[in-house]
Amino acid sequence: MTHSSRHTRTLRHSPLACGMCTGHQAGLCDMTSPAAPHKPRASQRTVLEVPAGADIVRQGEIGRNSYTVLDGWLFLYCLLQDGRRQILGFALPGDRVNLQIMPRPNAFSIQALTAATVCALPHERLVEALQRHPAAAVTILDLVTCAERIAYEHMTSLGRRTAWERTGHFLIEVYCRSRKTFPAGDAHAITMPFTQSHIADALGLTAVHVNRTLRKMVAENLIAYDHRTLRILDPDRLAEATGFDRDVSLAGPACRDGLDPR
Amino acid sequence: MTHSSRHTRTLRHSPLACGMCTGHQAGLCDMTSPAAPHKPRASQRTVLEVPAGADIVRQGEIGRNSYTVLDGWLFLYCLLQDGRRQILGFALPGDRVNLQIMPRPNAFSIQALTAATVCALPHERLVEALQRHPAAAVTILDLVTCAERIAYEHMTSLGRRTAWERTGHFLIEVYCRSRKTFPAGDAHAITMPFTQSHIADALGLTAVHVNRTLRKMVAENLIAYDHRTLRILDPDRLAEATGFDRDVSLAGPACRDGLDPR
DNA sequence: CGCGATTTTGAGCACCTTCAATCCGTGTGG
DNA sequence: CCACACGGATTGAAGGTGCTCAAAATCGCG
Repeated sequence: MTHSSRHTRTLRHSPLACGMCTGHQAGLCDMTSPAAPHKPRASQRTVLEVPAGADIVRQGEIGRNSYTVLDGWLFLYCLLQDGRRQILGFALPGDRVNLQIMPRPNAFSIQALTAATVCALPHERLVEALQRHPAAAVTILDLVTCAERIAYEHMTSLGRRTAWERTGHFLIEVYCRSRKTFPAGDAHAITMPFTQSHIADALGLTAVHVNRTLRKMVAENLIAYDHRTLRILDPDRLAEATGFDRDVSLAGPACRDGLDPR
Repeated sequence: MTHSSRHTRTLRHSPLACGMCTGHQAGLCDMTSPAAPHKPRASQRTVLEVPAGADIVRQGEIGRNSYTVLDGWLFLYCLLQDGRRQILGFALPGDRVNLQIMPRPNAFSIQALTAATVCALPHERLVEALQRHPAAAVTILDLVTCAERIAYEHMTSLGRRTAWERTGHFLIEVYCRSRKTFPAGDAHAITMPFTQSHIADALGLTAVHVNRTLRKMVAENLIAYDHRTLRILDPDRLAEATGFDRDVSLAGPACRDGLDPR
């Protein structure tokens, strides 16, 4: 099921200093602008093209890179001995995953949900950047801190929300983040890259029950969901009923494109 | 139930440079040594003495400080509109919480589980330290990154482990972290600061069911649990059965005391 | 001793799971 | 073009894990 082929290539571009956006750290960035895939402008990049279903990072192995998503969707997941899977989060173009400093055994795997293009940054390079450009530290720390906040929000869903609430909460989050990164397309619909099994593993449910819940929400005229096309019919009511807090779940880092993907 | 009185005092000590342990960033620290409460040695500190049950940080308010625990236990939690509570994690002496850069509305509250002493560090000071001492950035990023790993592990528990597994997993984690920070005392027992309601809110269960599960584990001769005194009788079997991974759940930052609490 | 908080135990119920069958859309080979 | 296979979605029926409600026992503490 998980074919792990990987295509790697290394590109050279014009030599360029680290493009930290030193003027933006204090939250001055326009957060409404979509974090579209960056134009490559680094001195040397390792770009990976990953087919859907392939693992980029594997649980248990020693991680040595962080990755910037240039195109496609990724998801982070944790596997138990007996195959139970928990999806921990997902990443879209512009997002960074596995921002680590020390090489450690990975606590989770990262898989391409769709065909994806990512850009690898070895930990040493990150450390170097941190040492040389103090402003970068602020940007990166904010990045990780936001990831932590979202993880906490997901914990709250898993521990204390009903299946219905969890599902609605998840849909709004996916919907908003997707529309933010892909502003083109149908004004009020997105195509979900997730199967219902993915949703189930993200929400701590079974695929069967996710399906029933989805159907229920359709029957309640809260959403339209057909062939993985999602439309949120009553965003306000849904957000209210699921306890969705835009300030927590959508608070991207203040300056997402402040760090050159390199 | 939550009395929120707070005692604050500001202390002056000998003026001192920031005591980052610049020699230790690369994981050279002896992680087996307990992270005992630090001796105060900073130029100016805001120390708070917090009674048990008081909130140090309140969800929704704008956070402006991070805190180092000097004494006692804290826990982070998130409250839903209708009062449902999810406990997101806990902190012991030596731990740092709310390591943020930007002032944002807090996504969670922090409460003193026992009477506690903490040391506040305003975000601006943290930013300053980052700018002035690049080595600190590495230390701090590692700190946050480890917190994220633990959050992910908890997500996996909440989403994909049974009540029995979750409970065992939690007990081992508390047990190990407690013994690491308080090496004195009975060789093989700890006193839990948590009520069974706390445990329930951490594990996404009800207190009633936590009780039944605890009793079951006692009946199975895996643990002894009486009057909040916990003894783990068969650590290997328990760790195996609950999927506890010491490398993930106990991987403290490489250099926890690398940062002066200030 | 008496009160409130916590723990413990029982009985019944519900949300979600498991197992299973069917349907549908897409791609593949004859 | 059709047959077939395959992954995913959908629906039904039955069962179990964990919840709710409730009461009693125990602990901590003034």
